[in-house]
Amino acid sequence: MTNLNSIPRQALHQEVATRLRQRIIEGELAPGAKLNERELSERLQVSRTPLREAVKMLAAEGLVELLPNRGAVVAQMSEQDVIDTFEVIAGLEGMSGELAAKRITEEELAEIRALHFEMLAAHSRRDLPAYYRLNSRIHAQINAAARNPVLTQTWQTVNARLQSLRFRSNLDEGKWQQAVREHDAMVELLAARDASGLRELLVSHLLVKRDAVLELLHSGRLYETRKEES
Amino acid sequence: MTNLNSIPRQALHQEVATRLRQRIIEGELAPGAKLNERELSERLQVSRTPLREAVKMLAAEGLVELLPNRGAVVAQMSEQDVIDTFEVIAGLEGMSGELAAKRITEEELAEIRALHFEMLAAHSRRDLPAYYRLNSRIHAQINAAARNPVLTQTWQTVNARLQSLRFRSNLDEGKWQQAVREHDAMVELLAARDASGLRELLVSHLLVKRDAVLELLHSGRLYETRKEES
DNA sequence: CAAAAGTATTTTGTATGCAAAACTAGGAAT
DNA sequence: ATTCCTAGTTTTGCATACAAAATACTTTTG
Repeated sequence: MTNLNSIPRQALHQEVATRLRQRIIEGELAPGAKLNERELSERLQVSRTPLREAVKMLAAEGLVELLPNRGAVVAQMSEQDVIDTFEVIAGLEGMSGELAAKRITEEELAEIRALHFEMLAAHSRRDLPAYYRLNSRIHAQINAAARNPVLTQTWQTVNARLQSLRFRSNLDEGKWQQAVREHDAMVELLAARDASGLRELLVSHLLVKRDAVLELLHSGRLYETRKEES
Repeated sequence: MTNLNSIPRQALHQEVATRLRQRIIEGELAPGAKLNERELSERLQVSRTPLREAVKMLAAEGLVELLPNRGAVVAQMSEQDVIDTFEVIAGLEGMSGELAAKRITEEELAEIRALHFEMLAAHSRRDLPAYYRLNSRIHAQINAAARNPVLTQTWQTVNARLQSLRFRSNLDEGKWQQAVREHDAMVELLAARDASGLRELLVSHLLVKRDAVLELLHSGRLYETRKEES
């Protein structure tokens, strides 16, 4: 008889990895922050062993950097890193769009349309957090419609590295309106099953987003962006 | 003065990860094979701790699968997984080609041309191992010419999952000649800096490769490809 | 006082120990 | 014989212990 009482919680190292990932993505653990093992293991109430295993996983995902004999720090992206990462994301989203246009069902399209309208509502209210949330969900749905779990996993991994930047980024009214117009076009291209059109739109859409983030990095000085030399 | 970090060997978990990755990629550790901690730690002369850390990294890379309370096994790909993975690789190589066509220098082009001729020599001699080696190097060089380390890293990670299949795959003369012709065209498109042309060629080139591997999977029955149910 | 040197403390990296879960195998009951 | 149970063994997962490296601190010396 299998136990029904306790929810078979997943392994501790997975749990810890999930929580750390969350905190990095949300920016609570800022880029460059040192991951002190003793401190974190006390905070999370686990021993150092599963904690270290989790950190190694995050390192493989590119979210933290391992410094030999000096522990781990939250990965810090140089401006060039941001440019490169957006370039890859743009390509991956382009792929998603191209495949989604070929494979999307009417139900999925209807759901994306619905999310799109909700997003328009958020824009109308100038509710940036809601807008971002819906925006993320739309992109995730397009990705899902591509029906390629490997693509989804790859996209999520690369995306995670940028999330903390995106969460903080701001939009001037002009950029915001452009983004909304591009989203309009996305829905139309999806409905028309225009694979290459959607691919191109998504690529340029992401490059616009990249420029917005870069602008923020330049002016806002969110945090240090220099990587230490090898 | 920074140390030339040559002799001070890298951390054990990195070392172990490298060696296990190697053995998985080369097929020495076959898909589905169980990674017994005691056995491996004895074989590699390390304790279980760094071994487990290495395994967690490989899991994050998608090379091994973690089974809760039952250890880790070398990742096994279903036929659908192979299809999906090749689809992603095709997109990533397409990206590489597109960017490489825009950014490649004459020196890099000359090197690729040289490798291409060496590959023609290997084809002429029907030396399949040498052909594959050179083929890999050409694709890696194109990727490098794209000048995007994030793209390179992503590509390598996804590629690693397929390497063991590719190493074993065979080519009938027709497919081989087609591949060689496509490689000819690649060099020409690179020389002409035809970004979108090269992208499209690389995508279709990879899809041909995919079909070759799938054929092998069907007929050859290399090893079991079914994933166990959850 | 500043720089250097030496010492103490912290932190990381690896090994080992221990408990719980998963296998194995040998019967007992049907 | 097949299924079920149970005791013994193995294996995994986590915690802890110990050694080496790095950092912080103090003292010494110019």
